[in-house]
Amino acid sequence: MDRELLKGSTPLLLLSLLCEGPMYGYQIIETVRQRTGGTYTLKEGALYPALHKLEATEFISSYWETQENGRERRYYSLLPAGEAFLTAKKKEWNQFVDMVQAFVGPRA
Amino acid sequence: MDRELLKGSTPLLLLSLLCEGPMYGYQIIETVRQRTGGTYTLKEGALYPALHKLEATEFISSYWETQENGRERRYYSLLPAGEAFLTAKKKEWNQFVDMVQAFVGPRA
DNA sequence: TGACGGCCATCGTTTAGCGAGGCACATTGA
DNA sequence: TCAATGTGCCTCGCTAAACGATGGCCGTCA
Repeated sequence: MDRELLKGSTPLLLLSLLCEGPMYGYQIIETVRQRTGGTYTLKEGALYPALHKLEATEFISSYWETQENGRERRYYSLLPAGEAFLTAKKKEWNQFVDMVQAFVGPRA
Repeated sequence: MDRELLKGSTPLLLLSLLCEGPMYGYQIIETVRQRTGGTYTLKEGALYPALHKLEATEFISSYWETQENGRERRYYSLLPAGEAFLTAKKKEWNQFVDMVQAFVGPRA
């Protein structure tokens, strides 16, 4: 998968995932890998900065949770503002796809 | 339109357009603006470097043509290698859309 | 003659993702 | 017992695309 195409789609992906419930970083990476059958591996260097930015803009929030074995995980969850933002992003995404499709032509 | 989403889609757009026949820069910009109803204005700072790169990799070629009024235009046309590349890019594009769609969910 | 539009192009900045690396701790198994 | 592997967080320097600004040239038309 061309890395350039992916640019800008990360927030949309993250917000969409978190819309299903709180998740932690490592889990997000694994989920993406599994759901795409390994086609797309979200990189840590892309994930964490994106997550932190989303948190800084208050679209998501985070909390630490201690597992039974004593280790910690940082969970992220969608905030109401993030939900609204996701809705807008989805709309934008659809417009974008339509736009490109208009030039590329319908799917073979 | 979020500029980040656009990243990486420019070569696909250009190749698709040139697949319809040779075009010159200014014409490409106008065509995109018109077809998208003004939603998307391809910027010169994005277009020309992209065109030059495509030419450097021999996916397209260019030639100058003199108009009746004596002025010149630089036309770009798709080469066979570019056609093959376009086919691959289209496939990649479809995969990309499917991938995102899988997370975002079907269109509302 | 001067404004506008067609037409080419480059340059510095911003920004996202990448690859590599680092740190910490639990589990597993030779 | 100790090394390897896996879980889990993170940052840093680099690359590369798009942006906005700018610049130049020349025809046309008021």
